[in-house]
Amino acid sequence: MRIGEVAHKAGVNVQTVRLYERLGLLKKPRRLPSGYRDYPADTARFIRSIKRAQELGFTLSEIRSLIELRRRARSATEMRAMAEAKIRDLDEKIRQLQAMREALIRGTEDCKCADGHHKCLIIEAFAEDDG
Amino acid sequence: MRIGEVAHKAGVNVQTVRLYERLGLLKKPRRLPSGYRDYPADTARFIRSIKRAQELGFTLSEIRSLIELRRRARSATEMRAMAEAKIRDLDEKIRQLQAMREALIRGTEDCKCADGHHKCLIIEAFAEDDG
DNA sequence: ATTGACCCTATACCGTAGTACAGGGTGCAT
DNA sequence: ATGCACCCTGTACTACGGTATAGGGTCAAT
Repeated sequence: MRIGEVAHKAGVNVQTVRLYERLGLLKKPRRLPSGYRDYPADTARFIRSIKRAQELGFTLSEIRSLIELRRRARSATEMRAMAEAKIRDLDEKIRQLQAMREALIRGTEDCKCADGHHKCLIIEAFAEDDG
Repeated sequence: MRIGEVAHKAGVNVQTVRLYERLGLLKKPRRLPSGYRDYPADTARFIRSIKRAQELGFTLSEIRSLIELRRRARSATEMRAMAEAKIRDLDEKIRQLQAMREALIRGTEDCKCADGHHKCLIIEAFAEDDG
């Protein structure tokens, strides 16, 4: 399968496929006599897995680590550890966003005042107490 | 207060302060006869507020909007409306992060198997069923 | 008067994740 | 044999949020 078909099936740009190869996410495929890349059938699906992992908040470099773990057939434990670290990252981000949301809500509540009254300042609501 | 002191107190680089000025996050400060920037005392605190908002997932451009909202708010009503839009943004961000978290947890649950057993691979868990 | 810390502008560079384009080669149909 | 879609490499460009460097000026202490 040539790169155009792979890219189309994976829903990405041809350059993106070459980029992933350069970044070590995709193995270098064999080449046709013309020099064209010739991919196995499952490459498009593999790229979609990469995109999905990316949507889950993994960077390409983290995804490369996951792929290497799998390729070198290390342990499921290690992969689980990475996923669990990501979950902790997400928990912290969610926690902070919720804190921000509370701060904004407090900010708008302070804003329940007449027009032209500018004491209810949103940015200041973000400031830490020890400011 | 000169830029070095502001940067130090805010915990950022001097170039970062100048960058924020260029991006419209900080007002252009008045200048000393030497041409040096001369900041009011609260600038360091203001920059820390920016960093805090940034940690909470706002881009510099969103933060600029929040600051403008505060600075140019003609009415408290207008400020409230913009803040409420930001709260909706936050709700959506939180929702997406929670969805990621759920997906990751499903991925690790599939991994509850012995080491060396390679069917429970995070990357594969991300693949869509229609792969 | 010179050192050294600080400041100025302008420009280039870093990583991340692509996207675009130049300048060429391949392959197939008409 | 000509056109066209596709492929190749290499380079440059985008946005983001900085960081570094070049080449100068300022200022206080020695």
